[in-house]
Order: sequence, then C-alpha cells, then structure tokens
Amino acid sequence: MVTTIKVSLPDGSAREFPAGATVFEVAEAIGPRLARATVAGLMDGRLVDLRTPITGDVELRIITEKDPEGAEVIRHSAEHVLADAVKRLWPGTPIDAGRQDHSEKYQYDFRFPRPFRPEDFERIEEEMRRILGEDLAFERTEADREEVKRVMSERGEDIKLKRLEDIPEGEAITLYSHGPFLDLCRGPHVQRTGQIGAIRLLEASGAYFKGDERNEMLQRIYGTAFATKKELDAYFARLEELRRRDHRRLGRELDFFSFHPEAPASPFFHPRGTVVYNALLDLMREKYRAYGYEEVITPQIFDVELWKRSGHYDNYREDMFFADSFDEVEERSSSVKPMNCPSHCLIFGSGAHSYRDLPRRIADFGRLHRYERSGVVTGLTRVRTFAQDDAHIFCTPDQIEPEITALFDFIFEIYALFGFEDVKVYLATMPEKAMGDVAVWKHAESVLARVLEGREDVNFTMNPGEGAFYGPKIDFDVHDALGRAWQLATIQLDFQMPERFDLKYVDSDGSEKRPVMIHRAILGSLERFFGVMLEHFGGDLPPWLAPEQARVLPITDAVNDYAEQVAGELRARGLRAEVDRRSEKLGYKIREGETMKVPYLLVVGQREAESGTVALRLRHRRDEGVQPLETVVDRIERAVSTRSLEL
RNA sequence: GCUGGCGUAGCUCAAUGGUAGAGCAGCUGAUUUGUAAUCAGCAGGUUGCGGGUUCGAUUCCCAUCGCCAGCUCCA
Repeated sequence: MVTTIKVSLPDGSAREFPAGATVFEVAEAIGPRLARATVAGLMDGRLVDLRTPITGDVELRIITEKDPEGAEVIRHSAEHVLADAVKRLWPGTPIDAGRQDHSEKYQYDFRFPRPFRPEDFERIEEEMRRILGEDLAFERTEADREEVKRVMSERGEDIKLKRLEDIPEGEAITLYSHGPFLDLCRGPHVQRTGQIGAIRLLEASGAYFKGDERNEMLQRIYGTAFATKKELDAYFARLEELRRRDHRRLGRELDFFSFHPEAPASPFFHPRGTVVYNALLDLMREKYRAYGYEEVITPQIFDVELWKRSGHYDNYREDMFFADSFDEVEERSSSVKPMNCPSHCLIFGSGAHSYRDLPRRIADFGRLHRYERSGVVTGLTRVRTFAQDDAHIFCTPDQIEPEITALFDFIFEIYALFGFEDVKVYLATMPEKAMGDVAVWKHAESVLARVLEGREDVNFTMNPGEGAFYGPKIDFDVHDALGRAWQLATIQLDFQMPERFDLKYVDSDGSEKRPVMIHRAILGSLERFFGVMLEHFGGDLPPWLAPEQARVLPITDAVNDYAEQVAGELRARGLRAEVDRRSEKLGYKIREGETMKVPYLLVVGQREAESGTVALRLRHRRDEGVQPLETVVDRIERAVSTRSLEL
C-alpha cells in the first residue's frame, strides 16, 4: 500500500502528499488564494473533480475560474443550478440530465407539461441568481446502485432511474448535491454555487429522451454561464458577430442568391453569386488537369432500377425525388439522381480496362437532388439541390495508398487557398446499416488507417460506426475564421459498388480483377462550401473570388469617359470591373463600394484623367494614393492570378 | 419528420376588431461633387395562401405553405 504520492505540477516542481489527498488539498497546500479559485483538476490530462482523491503518482494542473477548462466546470455546475431553480419553482418536475455543448452552451432536460416560455426564463434566471447568492457548497458522494435507486424513487425521478440503468455494472456511481438539490452526475463541479459568476438562459426547445425520436419528448432549456459578467458580455458580442456574418444575410446583401417558396430549400444564384460559384468550379477544373482527373457529364433522371442495384434505393429512397409521369404513379420508375457514383460505374463498366489504364479519376459537377426533410434544411448549408466537386477513382488495390496520399496533398493545397489551416481528420468505420461482409470492411478500414498513420502532417481521430453504408471514410473538418468546425472533404473507400456493377480490369497476368472505387470530394457540396466560405471571409472575398474585382469611381460626370477607359483596361486583362456613373458625391460611391465589399476602388478625377493615373483605395482601408494605371492593373491581375488572400 | 416561434413595401421595422405607416433601397428632377450616406419630389402593400367567427379580420380561430431555433437525420 502506497502511503505517500508524488504530485508533479506544471512548473516542473513536485510535492509529496499522503495517498488519498484530494485535488483541492493540493491546491490548499500551494496557497490559499489558489485554493479559493480552484474549480477542478487536470490529472494526467483528464479533467477531474476537485474532490477526487489522488491514489498514485500523477501530473496535476489546478484548474481555476480563469482557465478555459474552468469555464466548462462552471457551466456544468450551472446546469445543476438551473435544474434546482426549475424544481424550486415547479416542485416535482422530473429531471433528466444536463449536458455541455461543443460551444459555450449547456442544456438541461425536464419533463414539463408545456414548453418553457420567455417569461419562465425571467423567473428561472431570478431563482438561479438567488441560488448563486446562497453560495451553496457542492458535495460529491459515491453511492451504490441500490442506494441511488431508493433515493431517486423517493424523489419521483423516474427519468433518472432510466439513466441509472445505463450505467454499467461496476462503474462508480456519484451523486452531487448543493443544498437540497441532488443529481446523479459524474461531475466535475465547482466548490460553491457562488463561483458561477454570470448566467443567462438562451432558448428552449423540445428534445427526445436520449436523442431518440421513438422516445418521449422532454423540454430542454439552453443556457450559458461564465466566471464573470465580462466574459458573458463577450459571449453575446460573439453571437452578434455570428449574426453579422450569417451567409444568408450576406447572400442577400451582396446580391449572391435568394430562396423562394416555389422551390423550398433550393438556392437561386443571382449573377453575382454565379460568378463566385463558377470561380470555385474553375479552380477545381484547373486542379483536375494537374492531378489527372477526367470530367464527365451524366444524366439527371434514371430508371429506378439503378438505385436498387447500387443499394441506395434500400437505404435512402425516403430521401429521393422521383420523376414519374402521371400514369406511372403505381410503381416508381424514374428517379432524380441523388448522387453520381452509379453513373460513373456505368461509364467505367462500358469499356474494357487494362491495369495499365488505372487509375481512372472520373469527375462530375452534376446537379444532385435529395429530398431533405423539412426541418433539416437551412440556408446554403443543407439544401435540396446542389452539386459536389465529386469524383470517383477506379484503381487497383495497390494504388489505394498512393491515390489517397495524392488526395491529401490535393485537399491541403485547396484549403490553403482559403486560409483553412486548422484541419481535423476523422476515420469513420463500419456503421450498423452496412453492406458487404465484415472481413472486407476490416480490410478497407485497415488500409485507410495505415495511410493515415503514415502521414506525419496528420493526426486523426476514430469515428466508430460513422462510415458510409458501402465503405469506411476519412472526413476532413476545417475551422473557419471564427473557430467553428465544418466537415468538407471526404474520402470513401468502396469495395461494394464495383461488385454490384461487376466492374473489371485485366491485370498483368491476364486475369480479370475487381477495381477498387474511391469516392472523394474536396469542397464537398459547392452550395455548402459557398456558405461556409462566405461566413469565413465575412463576405470579404479574396480578389479571385470577388464577383466585382474593381470598381471605378469617377468624381464628376466629366471624367466618366476616362473611367470607362480604365474599366476597359481592366477587362482587357480578364478582370471583372464596373464603373459607378451615377451623379453622386465621391463619399457616396465609396460607401456603396465598401458596402458591396469590392476589393479595389479606383477613384478618378480630372487630375487622374490628365495623367493617366488612378487613386487606389483598398477594401476597408485608407486611400493608397495616386498611381499609374498600369501599376494598379498589374497589382490586381497578380492578386487574382495567384489566388492571393491579400489585396 | 418532431417541439416551439415567426410571416405587414425589395430590406429593417411600426400600428389597429373599423380595409396600413416610417427609415433605407427604387424612380424622377436639381446638384458636378476628391475618399463611408447632397437635397427635393414621386411611387411602392389583396398584411404568405385558403377557410371560419364577426355587421366588419391584417388583428381572433382552423388548416396550409414558407422561414427561424432546437431535436433527429445527412449516401
């Protein structure tokens, strides 16, 4: 039995304590101020409750109210305060459980006879503040299953009893209380309710018990909490910034796209938005030439048998559009394509292939339609009609690794153009609804894992059970300017589709072999990427993407002709330029140009007209001064052709 | 699809059981302007669509469509 333990601290020092000393006792030993501020511990990299006894040698960091990890603990504690407040206001309300969001939100579910309303929020917040004012101590107790069952039954917490059943036998069960409130909870929690400095309830919604739509619907309350009022205010400022950058708003303001009830969840790209969309397509087409892809054009409407063969009909027919004529409604026969892969299989299958011809990389920007359920569509991020920068690579088993390696390079090259530096990679494995046999799946998964492990520039995380129904996949999450994660690229390995479509190639020994199919997209859905990119840039698109790259602003009508000449010069170099000919003051034209986020504003007056110059103004910056027209055109042309992020 | 909320002029919003009002945008005119809004005038709405209650509905009720938030889902 160990009697003393060694606790190593972040400053490199180590201290000895009797075995069983708690995190809080370590903090106390370091100093009283630290002890007061302590909300949790980070023990060997794991966030633990400050009441946790330390049983062996560990590395420990004390987490205080100021640490980001501390904020999580504060919010988790606020969940209990919320539940307590609701129970104080409506005694007997059965509680489910609280949970942390990925963002700075927490939630708590209740069985409540009606939805919570804004006026409830005021009362609940008031009650919560009272509880914070009472500065009640959180207490942690380990209990055995029977004890917990008895206590929760007495309290009428039948939902908690169901939760208790989900805790595996043998796992420690902990209860946390503050005042009379008691919850089954893993923790960690702060010392006292008073350490939760600022709270705010955000919204209410219905939510299925355990997230399963077959279960009863509970009423959920969302809230947030911070150590200080200042941090809470900063949170709301961030929300405001998100609203300002919302792509739906920017899309309207910049005249990029609109939506109409005549085609729900389907964007109408206006001329300006279409220029941007096509700039993305141009980028991919250019890179396809470099990376050896071949583009194809395939039909929109197919005999439904195709989807039965591919397996999509069985798995996704609820989400497909059908295109039957009136006398065919008894039997669905025509279907609008929800994806391109079967088309590409048909193309590949239409000819004989030698191993020498592989890999074949077939790209397709075909328009896809999916009947997304009404509640899931939103802006450009989830739509019913879209195109992907889709491609399918048909290759030999030996070619999988080099192909995927090349794809990583391709993906990172594209993302760099948008300034997406922080990329997370996930390996998603066999789902429940899977096609094909387990051995093939295991093999495919191991191939992907091997490639991932071989890449020094990639750290990946497993995503068990999240693969496509025909194969495992690698997903790429990028982080935008506001730190939000978006899943964009995907690489999917598929041994099923080639089987179903009986695809073959002749190998070097003359025998027929089955090719492997790699599904891949880099931008993902063009529509979704458009939305993500707009929010990432806050509408300030880099010159190569801007629909109007330069705008010439004549100061008086007298120089309109010179302004046209300048615009003509820009257009002759392949740039997108307009002239603001209206009889308005310069300030007005500048304001309009800035509002429309035009990267380059070229001001011309009498002086410039006489000297063949322009006064350059860069987006959101000051006047750059008068320069020769040629210099400015060169500068813009260079920024555009190099797809620079800078002006 | 589920829970809740919302739908008034192109946009942002106001108003009322007695058939709607502002700012911006738009149009017209004047102004010829040097780095983020010149002035004046005009025009603009079957209050999402359909029913019901009522002497009368944009307002109240029902249904429907769409949008928003969340849940679930996303080949």
